[in-house]
Amino acid sequence: MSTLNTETANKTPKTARGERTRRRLLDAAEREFGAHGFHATSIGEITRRAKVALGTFYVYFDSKDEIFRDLVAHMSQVTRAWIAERVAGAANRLEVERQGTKAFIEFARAHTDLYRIVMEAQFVAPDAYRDYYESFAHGYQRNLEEAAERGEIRAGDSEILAWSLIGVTVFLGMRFGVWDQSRSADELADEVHDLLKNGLAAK
Amino acid sequence: MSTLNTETANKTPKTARGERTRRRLLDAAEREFGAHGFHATSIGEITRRAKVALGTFYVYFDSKDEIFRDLVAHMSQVTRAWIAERVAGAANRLEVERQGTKAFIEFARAHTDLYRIVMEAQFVAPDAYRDYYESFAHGYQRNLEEAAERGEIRAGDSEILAWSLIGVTVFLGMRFGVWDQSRSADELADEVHDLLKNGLAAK
Amino acid sequence: MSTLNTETANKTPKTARGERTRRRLLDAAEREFGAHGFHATSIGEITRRAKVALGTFYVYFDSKDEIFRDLVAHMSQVTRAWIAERVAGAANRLEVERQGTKAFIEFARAHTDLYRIVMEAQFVAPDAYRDYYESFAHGYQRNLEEAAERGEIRAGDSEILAWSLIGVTVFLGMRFGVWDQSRSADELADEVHDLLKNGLAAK
Amino acid sequence: MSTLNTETANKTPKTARGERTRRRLLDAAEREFGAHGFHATSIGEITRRAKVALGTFYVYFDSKDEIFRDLVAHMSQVTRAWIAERVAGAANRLEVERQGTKAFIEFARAHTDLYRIVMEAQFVAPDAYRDYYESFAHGYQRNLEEAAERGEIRAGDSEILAWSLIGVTVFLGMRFGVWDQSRSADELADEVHDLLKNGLAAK
DNA sequence: AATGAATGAGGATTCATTCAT
DNA sequence: AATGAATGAATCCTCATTCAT
Repeated sequence: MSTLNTETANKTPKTARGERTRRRLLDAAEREFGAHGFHATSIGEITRRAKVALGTFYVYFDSKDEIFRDLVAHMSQVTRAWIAERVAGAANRLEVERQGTKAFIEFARAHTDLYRIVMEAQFVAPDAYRDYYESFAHGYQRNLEEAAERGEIRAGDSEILAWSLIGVTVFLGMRFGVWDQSRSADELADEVHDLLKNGLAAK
Repeated sequence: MSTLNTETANKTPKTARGERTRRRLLDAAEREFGAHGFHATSIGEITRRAKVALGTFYVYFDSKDEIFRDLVAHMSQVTRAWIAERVAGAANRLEVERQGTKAFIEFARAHTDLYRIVMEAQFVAPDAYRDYYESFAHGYQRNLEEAAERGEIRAGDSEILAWSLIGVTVFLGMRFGVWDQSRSADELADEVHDLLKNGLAAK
Repeated sequence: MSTLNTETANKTPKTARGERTRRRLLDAAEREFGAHGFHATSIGEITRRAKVALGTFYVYFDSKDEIFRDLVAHMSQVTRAWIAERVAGAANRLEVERQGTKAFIEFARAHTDLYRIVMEAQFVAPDAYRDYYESFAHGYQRNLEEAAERGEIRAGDSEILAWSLIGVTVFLGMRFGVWDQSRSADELADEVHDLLKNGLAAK
Repeated sequence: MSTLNTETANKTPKTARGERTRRRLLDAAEREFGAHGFHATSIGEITRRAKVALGTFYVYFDSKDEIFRDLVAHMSQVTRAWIAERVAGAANRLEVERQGTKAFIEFARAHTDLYRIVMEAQFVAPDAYRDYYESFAHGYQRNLEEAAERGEIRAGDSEILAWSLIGVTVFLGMRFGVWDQSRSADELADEVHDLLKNGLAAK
């Protein structure tokens, strides 16, 4: 009967105070979701940590799902920025890979929370998860193609390669970034670099 | 908190009928968890699909968690068996990798449910998840070391390599096995084989 | 993905004990809804009065709405039965009207709760409300037509007449049955009888 | 509990702008209450439709209940005026009834919202509802008595008659004004007129 | 006069688990 | 072995209302 109003529920803060509150909720949610996971975290825990009343949550977010998605989307930017910054200035593609791997491991270590959230997105917000990795993969793929054109790497199926390399990074990030830190980021990055440089075959 | 089998709570079926019921519950759980995920699946849905009464569930399992763990453990065997079977008779390590990759992709396609369950174990039963991948990784690592000794592949940090290669396989399985099937398993396996054989560097 | 199971949630009691519990809930709901109205009644109040746990409610009903609808439907039968019983044996249509009016007033007095519930159905379950009155009206209409054929009353637009007479009864029931009881049921029935017998025109 | 206007809480607008805002709120409330009912309407929806901020509501009304009551009271005047205007000049009481019925049906059709609000008042503001109908009935009753004295209609229990006739009108308004419009207002008014003129008995 | 941020009590519903039969 | 009734803690979300600006 009245689905016309698209902007019916505008939850965007209109004042600086509101902006601050919203950010506090986002921060609290990141910590709680990161520490206990989506399902074990209640809205009450988030608002308690954010030091606002329960109802305040719903002033800024439609649902528990929504804040989670916001977090995932936000994470996408943060991860990218972190890596881009640390990869800038690499001499060639293989160097980019080395430094990118290192940066990612470091990121996983510095932001265990975010890491967990992205992983869990797979089950909480599958579409957001796919978006996250697909946009990541697209960029990766294009970079590989350009590097091949520049002659820095050999040609190959860039799509498959991109997903393979993402897999490498994510698993190393999980195993040696989040689970334990028995290996240095450099060590890991060097090994990956070797793999890409020489393959695995006996020479 | 206590996973010890106390003598009072022996839930192992004692009759063939009981055995059958237990299996039906396991099957139903696999389908439901696989389709809707752990949290979105209720015991009631499992028993309904298994066509037994609600209370019957607790005749065979202590908790929702337990059946999930059983499933993950079960999966471990199934996956291994599937791959081992398809890898047997490969001429050398690189061939093993090629065929293993292919087998894994095929497995992911044939058992989307199981695949999801393992992924979700990360959040539902983190220890079971670690066990799953670590025992996987250990075997992998040993195989790589042996292959290196046999001179089939170059030497390297086998632990890091093992996790890297698992990452490749898992991500390809997710992307091209579960999400969509735009690529043939052979195509994927060949590309991975190329990567391991030649690396990525321009020759 | 699975909307096939129509009977997915079968809430029908399967034992005598269950049957008894369900009835207790229905009774409690009738009293609470009748006394405080739909919105002012919480499920907790219903279960408290029924002396069962909160969750038990959902063993037998899908929602607060559903039990309300069940009540309305149930009421339809009860009202009919009450009136039919008291109208049986009336000599002709005008007598039926007299005794029906009387019976209805008495019903309203004896079952203030039910009366309220039907009224409120208009807002809580509009479709159930329409069903209630429409099936009532259909029967009424047919009766009028038959009476006309038998020559007991004059011909007229039976649909309009049926709704008019229902209106008379309902309003008298509200005003002199529920609000106060300053008039005897006989008095009211006689006045209605006069109206139908003679109209309102000066002779 | 206290409906007295205390000097501290005077919510009457003091400026033309204020007057306009108040009216906008009233209009919005009428529409929302009419469309979704009292309980399903939130203050936020009212203010959104009125295009004012949430807090503004409480500048003009003490509570959700209050605006509803205001609406009911307002309705009382509107309905009366509507009918009075259309009944003026009727030759005698039976003609008044005919034209009054017609006017009421037309009113119900033209103001479906208002109609619903009055009905719902029964549950939201029972006293306002009683007031509404009782003052209506009083006037009606007096008119009937005067008509009887003038010899336009036969004598009878004017109170019972008044409520009966209100019942007729309200139900016809609901059935043929609000639910559907399968009958013309004239048709309905004529049938009622016949009933009052001749009764229902076979001649 | 008007705004919109903040509150927190309140209520419906879910669901893993227990237990008597 | 199997059943299904019963439990009640847990949690999400709504919304009337208040208040500082």
